[in-house]
Amino acid sequence: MIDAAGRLHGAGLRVTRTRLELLGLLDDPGGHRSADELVAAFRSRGTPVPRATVFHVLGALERAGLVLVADAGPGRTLYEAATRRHHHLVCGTCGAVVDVPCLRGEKPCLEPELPGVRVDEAQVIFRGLCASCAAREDRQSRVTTPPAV
Amino acid sequence: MIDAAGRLHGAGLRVTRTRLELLGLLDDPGGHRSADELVAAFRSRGTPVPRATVFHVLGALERAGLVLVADAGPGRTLYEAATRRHHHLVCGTCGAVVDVPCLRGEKPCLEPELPGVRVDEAQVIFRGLCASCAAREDRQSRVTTPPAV
DNA sequence: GTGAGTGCAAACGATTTGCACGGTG
DNA sequence: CACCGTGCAAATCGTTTGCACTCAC
Repeated sequence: MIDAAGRLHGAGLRVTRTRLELLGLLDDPGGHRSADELVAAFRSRGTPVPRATVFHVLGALERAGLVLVADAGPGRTLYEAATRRHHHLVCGTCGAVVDVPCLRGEKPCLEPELPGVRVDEAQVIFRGLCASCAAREDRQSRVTTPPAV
Repeated sequence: MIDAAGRLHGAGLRVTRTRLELLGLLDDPGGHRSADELVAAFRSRGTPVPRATVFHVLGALERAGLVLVADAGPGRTLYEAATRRHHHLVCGTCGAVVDVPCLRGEKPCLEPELPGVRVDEAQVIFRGLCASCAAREDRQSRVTTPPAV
């Protein structure tokens, strides 16, 4: 992966501390962050950045195609580096958002059976249970109630 | 389809004018409506209903499983009758939201290649062009510029 | 008659906007 | 040194909440 400064430069954007750090945060494992998490991350690094600025920067980076906005439900807007094509699973128990690799390369479930429309992109939100919650629930259901219909 | 009053009754909810009309609106062709459209529709029918009440009612109907909430992006929360399982295509040109029948029955793209997780549901947002915008663009690109990369 | 449903007003959180200052190119 | 990017303050949007009134049951 090309480094953050290079990506900014390549997009014709000025290279600034705020943008570099933000891209760095989004490159980190986990990948997606909410605006809140980004604000918190900046603060805990000792370089606080006001909310509005985070949105300013995210907006600029999104317009430049360096950042993707993923909508995982109300109050769950996620921002992530535009590097990997994937989807999200939202855990109904713990609320965690897990990256889900895209099954069919770039275009999952593409080509809906609709004549005439053009599909450029598909964004999938899976609702269910993350691995740890699924395991916990599985364990419990075995000793308590049989699986419901 | 069972009528609105019956659905309310079946869900153990009281049958009121507001709920009947709201269900009626969501049953109409097109199916999905934004909160704004619902408020406008009530007003244009001569029976205005305050915003907050629309949300009250939508909340109750959603909890009862009579209404589904579909998130087609920021500022595009849609409400629809919980009758048909389908997805949505958001037209990038005119902003229209088109229902997309689910290709593989109830569960499109299910079973992501992640060990351990459990998937209950998948919601797909297609981004692209609706039929009329796609046709228009197709026509234009033929006489003006060749398709861009 | 009683509790669920409605309507109003006001709060709320996330995001956006406008403008003055400072730093990048 | 010109302009883009940042930071602050305040506005805005969609949605939620609390409470008094009313109507379905």
